[in-house]
Amino acid sequence: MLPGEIKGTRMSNAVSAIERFSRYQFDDSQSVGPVHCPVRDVLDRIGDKWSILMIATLATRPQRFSELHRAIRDISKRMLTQTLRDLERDGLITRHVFPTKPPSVEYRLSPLGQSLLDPMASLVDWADRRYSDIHDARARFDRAPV
Amino acid sequence: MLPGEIKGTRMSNAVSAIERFSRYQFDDSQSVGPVHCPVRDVLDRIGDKWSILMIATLATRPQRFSELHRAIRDISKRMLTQTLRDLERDGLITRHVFPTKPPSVEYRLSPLGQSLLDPMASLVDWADRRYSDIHDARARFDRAPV
DNA sequence: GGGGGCAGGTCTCAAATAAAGACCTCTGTT
DNA sequence: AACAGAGGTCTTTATTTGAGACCTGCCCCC
Repeated sequence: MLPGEIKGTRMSNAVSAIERFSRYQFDDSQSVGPVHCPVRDVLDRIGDKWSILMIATLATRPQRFSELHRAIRDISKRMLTQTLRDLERDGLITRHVFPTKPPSVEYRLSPLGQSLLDPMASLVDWADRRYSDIHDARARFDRAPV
Repeated sequence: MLPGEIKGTRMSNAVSAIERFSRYQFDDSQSVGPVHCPVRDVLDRIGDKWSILMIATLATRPQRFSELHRAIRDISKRMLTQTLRDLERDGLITRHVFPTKPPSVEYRLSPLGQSLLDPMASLVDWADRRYSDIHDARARFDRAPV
């Protein structure tokens, strides 16, 4: 079996991005000192517990702090604030304060944030379609012999 | 502005998966009791710190425990073991023990794991291409007035 | 003019997760 | 006998997350 092949079938060529990613890793594994990989830098951020959910929620329309809190029932205010700050810092969402009484704050996706929707959608779609496979695999694993 | 529109431009239709995702969320926000969303169930797992990196590393070829440890220098053995177990449990990778002395253990992507490569690649590609935008946004945010 | 409510947070403290790195087992080798 | 290497586990410590009390204007109601 040659490198670049798995089980005798050639890998999808959309996977070249992943090969580039692995190359960052490889270069890094050859060096000393702290790890530095731009892809990880980005994915570690949006890969936290709430970011993807937040972006998905804001995809349909801009929303206010308390709307978001109602939409994502099980996030604490603390994490809601922090996730919104982090996403704003990364330029994925923007924050707009309206001088109502009391003031209201609206969050919306920036163009950069919108550019994430397509790649995110393909991942969400995968998760949705493969959920039953994964669920079954878990059940099988959990009742396997110790 | 109508629902389904952002800034007057119609959203990409690849985003329909995200709308379905949001609908899970919405249904959930109407109910009481614990949150249940299959998409979150899956994404929370592969969205941890190491899973995507592990799958990317295994995408090029099957690898052994210590090869993986060398490739991903900054993972602890504990998290390496745990991440591999979790991925195996979810059916994304398989584990093969060879009766060499001492025994060696090889991990490889299952077909289910391989099916994740395409969606993952589009995310990795996004991260790679948008890294500079995000980096700039962070710098701008960090020197903004308090 | 005192009390209550609302929006959008912050703060403190406890609980859950992750990391570092010492240790273990089983050969095989010197 | 001592050490080495593979593939882990175990213990201790640090980092993240969560729950929920509190804060700050400002308005309305009586």
